[in-house]
Amino acid sequence: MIKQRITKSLKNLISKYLKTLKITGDLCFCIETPPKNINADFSFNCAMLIAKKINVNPKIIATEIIDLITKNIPELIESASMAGPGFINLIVKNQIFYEELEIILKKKDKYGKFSKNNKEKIIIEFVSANPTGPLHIGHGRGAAIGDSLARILKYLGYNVTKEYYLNDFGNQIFILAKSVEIRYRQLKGEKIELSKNHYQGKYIINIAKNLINGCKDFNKIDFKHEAVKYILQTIKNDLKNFDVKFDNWFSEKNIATTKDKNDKTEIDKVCEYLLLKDNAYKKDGAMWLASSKFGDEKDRVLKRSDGRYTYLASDVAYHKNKFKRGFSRLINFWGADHHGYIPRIKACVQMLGFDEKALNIILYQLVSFIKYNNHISQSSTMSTRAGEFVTLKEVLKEVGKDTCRFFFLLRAPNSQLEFDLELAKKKSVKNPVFYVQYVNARCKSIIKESNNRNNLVKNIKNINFNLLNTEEERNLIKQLTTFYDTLRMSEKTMSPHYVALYLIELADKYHKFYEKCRVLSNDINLTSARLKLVECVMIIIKNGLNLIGVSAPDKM
RNA sequence: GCGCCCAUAGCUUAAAUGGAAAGAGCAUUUGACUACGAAUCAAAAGGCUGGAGGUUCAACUCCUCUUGGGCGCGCCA
Repeated sequence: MIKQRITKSLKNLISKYLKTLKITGDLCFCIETPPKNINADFSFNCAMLIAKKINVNPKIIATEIIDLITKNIPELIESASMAGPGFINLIVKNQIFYEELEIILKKKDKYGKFSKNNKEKIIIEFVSANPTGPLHIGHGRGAAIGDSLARILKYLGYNVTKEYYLNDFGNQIFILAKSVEIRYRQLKGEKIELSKNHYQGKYIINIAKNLINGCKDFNKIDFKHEAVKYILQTIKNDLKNFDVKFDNWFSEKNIATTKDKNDKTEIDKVCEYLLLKDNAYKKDGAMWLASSKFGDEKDRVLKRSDGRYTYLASDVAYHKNKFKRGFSRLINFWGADHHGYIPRIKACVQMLGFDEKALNIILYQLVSFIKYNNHISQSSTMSTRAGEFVTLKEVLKEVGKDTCRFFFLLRAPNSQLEFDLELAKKKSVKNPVFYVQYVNARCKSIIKESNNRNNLVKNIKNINFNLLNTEEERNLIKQLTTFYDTLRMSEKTMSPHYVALYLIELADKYHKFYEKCRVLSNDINLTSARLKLVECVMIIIKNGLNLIGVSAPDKM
């Protein structure tokens, strides 16, 4: 947390400086990491901002600030210099980095964990795939991103609940049940065909076979119940193999059918509330949500003229239920095909009396896959109804959980991605995830070897980190100390891909260190300092991998 | 037709409230294992950030237009 420390000192310094210039008001500046080709630890642009305010040459301001820095905080800053149009570049004292290593060693797997008790209750809803078919790789992407963000926010001290909203009610379940029933009757020898609207996937036949093997009397079979039960089980298995665990499974059927003592469901009640507040009205025999009042392009039906509620009605009740359970921040991961749905659900949140900002909807772009027909590749989108998709299960079987999760996390949610299964299989040989995991394996090897050598270093009491003064060591240490900043970055942007990218960079710094700086040598003091550094690397690598749900094996 | 998202090296892509010379990996070429694991390292090559304007001291980033892709526009979910 070096960045925080330096920012604090600089803000003090600058605010005093602003007073001497008689500038009032807050100057919003923050320190940044300079581009890689610049030789500096941090840089900041406040000289340019001040210069603009009082209309003087930024270079004059920069010179004065540099003077202040060198005079006032020499214990933090080794040197400060001006560059380009008025940037101030800082090189931090090595001692500050060494102190951070001590903290890593002390806090171990709690390094970077936010220590203060943060009471904000967050609910993250993700995957929520309809129980009408197996999970495909698109769901896998949502699962990897959502689960990883949940882990990161938890680490940063939030009270996080992971939830799967199960659409086990409504029209699609009816169609699913019908599809299974037709397959069942086909297997029994009846001449009957599926229509286009029915689910075409082979798994439907499996469900039907299962029912026949169960030897139930046809008239006693509840096809809805059996189909959902079977599919839900496969979904749960897939998620388990993907290391995704939900705290709660929230059933739509439950919210739609459970009645209170006045014979009303939560949906009934929320619709009544909306009517009362004039945010819903009746027209053409249906009930409408006045979502256009809050920015939606038109009003939407809540209750059809035949008396059945729409999916939207369930969703309003569901979101109200989330607030009712005490969550102050709602994070929803949705596939990008749902983007049109955002205005109406944001409208609902406001109608229910909450700040629209309390609901964060993160869209991830859909995954398409490359289809190989007679060696001609062709991009195709997934459709559960048509039975065209690549399942998460088969990808997991081919490339494994670690590679699969890492693959999804290398990209920002908003980037479109084409999944080439053939390539994924090949990539398993040379893959960034192994590059990162290899760091841990190498570290472990060194520790093991040092134990074999009578470990003289164990007798050294005072570790002298000053001996770690090569370029490779400094780069490695610096990278270790930005772990916390990376987590904050992920929090701010709600995107865990920064952690994956950070780990690759850390691995890069480590492998370079490994080549240049031999850890075990005759110099006992140097050896012990480097062994401690290796220990720090293992702590951070394991921490980081754990936050994105990837394992850190000792041997590969 | 209207709306949302995307376009960066041959491929997959990164880039912090606008900041310095746009970073990686794969593939290609060339070097390095008798010392802690070569799943590694060192080096070469590869870019008018789809195109055209504009705002700014400064644009991959913001605005307008345009081209090409993805998605959405139901009393479906």
